[in-house]
Amino acid sequence: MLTSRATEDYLKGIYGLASRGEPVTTGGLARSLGVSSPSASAMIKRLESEQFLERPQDSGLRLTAEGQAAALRVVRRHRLLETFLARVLDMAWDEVHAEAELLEHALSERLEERIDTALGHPTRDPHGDPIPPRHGPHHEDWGQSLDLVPAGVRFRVERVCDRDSEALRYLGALGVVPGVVLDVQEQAPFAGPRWVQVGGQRHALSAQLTRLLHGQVEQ
Amino acid sequence: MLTSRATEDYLKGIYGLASRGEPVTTGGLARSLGVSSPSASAMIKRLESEQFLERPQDSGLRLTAEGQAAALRVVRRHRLLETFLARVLDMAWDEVHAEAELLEHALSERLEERIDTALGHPTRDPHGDPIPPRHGPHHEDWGQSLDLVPAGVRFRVERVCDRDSEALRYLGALGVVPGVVLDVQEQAPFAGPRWVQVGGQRHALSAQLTRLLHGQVEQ
DNA sequence: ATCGTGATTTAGACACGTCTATCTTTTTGT
DNA sequence: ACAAAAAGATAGACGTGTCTAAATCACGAT
Repeated sequence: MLTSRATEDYLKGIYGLASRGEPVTTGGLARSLGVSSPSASAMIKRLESEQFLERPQDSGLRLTAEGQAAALRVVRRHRLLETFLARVLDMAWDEVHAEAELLEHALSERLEERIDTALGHPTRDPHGDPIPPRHGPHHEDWGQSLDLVPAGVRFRVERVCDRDSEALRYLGALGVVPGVVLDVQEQAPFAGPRWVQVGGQRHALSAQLTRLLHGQVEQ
Repeated sequence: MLTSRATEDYLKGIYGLASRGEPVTTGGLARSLGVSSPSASAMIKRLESEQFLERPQDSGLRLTAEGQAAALRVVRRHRLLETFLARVLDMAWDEVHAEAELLEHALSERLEERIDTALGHPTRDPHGDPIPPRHGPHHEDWGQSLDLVPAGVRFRVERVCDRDSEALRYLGALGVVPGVVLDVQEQAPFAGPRWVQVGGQRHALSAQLTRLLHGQVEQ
């Protein structure tokens, strides 16, 4: 039950990989956390011995129920904090991720509840990521990634990956935020940019950007 | 310049002792931080080697200018957070200390500034403790302790020690908060309680409580 | 079947911060 | 002035989390 800062980071990292459908491997985890493979390997062993992680025969790594719950507690704190910082302290959506990353490990349950209440029990953070409830089930519905959507449809942006704050700033300036509906147009030849129309403006989005956008095709 | 959590706690502890006029000793510091003497001894050595602390010949320990600045940064964050939690999240004044203790180590400079601005650059936290400015000099004016004040005077409460949250809750219920003026009355015999009048009510305060109250004699 | 490549683990070291048990030094009381 | 007591420092160990370098494992291709 005593989850250190590092433990929480690893659990969150594992949850993140799994929720995006990526395989959870030692190397992948190490890369996503910015540590060496041996470090990840050692921590994985610790997490296994603490029953947070299991290794079903030959299918990589999986969080146990306890591990999943612990990871969701961290994710909940992270996303609540992002929402709080954006709404109450007027922080830009490209800044809140880094701040929440620091604060999430220092948030008491009491303060978490206060924030949740003050915000009226929000269900999405500023990037559209769903906030896990304190109790009960949680789904990470990613919808479709924009880079897999055909031309000619309308696309409702639901989530924008919060990792790359540069990209967030750019997309925000373009008005591409959760809730917005894009007209998806042609893709320029030779793996060129994807044209979209939003708010009367036409923009060319590189694949690097369209991969960050998730949502639903409308109609 | 890389101040770990423990380093910050020690610096704050040293600053706290010194500001209350208590001698800064290995044992006293260990007691005030809840660690063993050898732990404090080891950390003191580290702080000396990092130029945060010096040992003038035979006069205990003293923060260097750099150590003082680092300690004040932590104290500033702590008191800003207390103020923020009380004002924005309606936390009771007996709860904010413990929360700020956790958060103060995870507050970026950017967020510190946001909070300071959002609060309109407050100068006192909910317990009346002065908030160090980001730049420039800082004074911890403690005024007088109520347990040294004679009967028959009016006493303006300026600061209430935030360590004992039980005591804070009790004093708050009595209306004894910074800014309030007490009529100081007689002390009951044999080191008995001190009688004070506030808001038309007479209350008997034990020495344990009057020691927590600092302020100015009026008129 | 084995060779090479890439992923993973082991080995060994280090930094930080803590502890208990044991000196050593300083202060204090008589 | 000297013994007792208190305070402080050292020694040695442990836990956590990190690293690099080396060994091992797994697996596809020849």
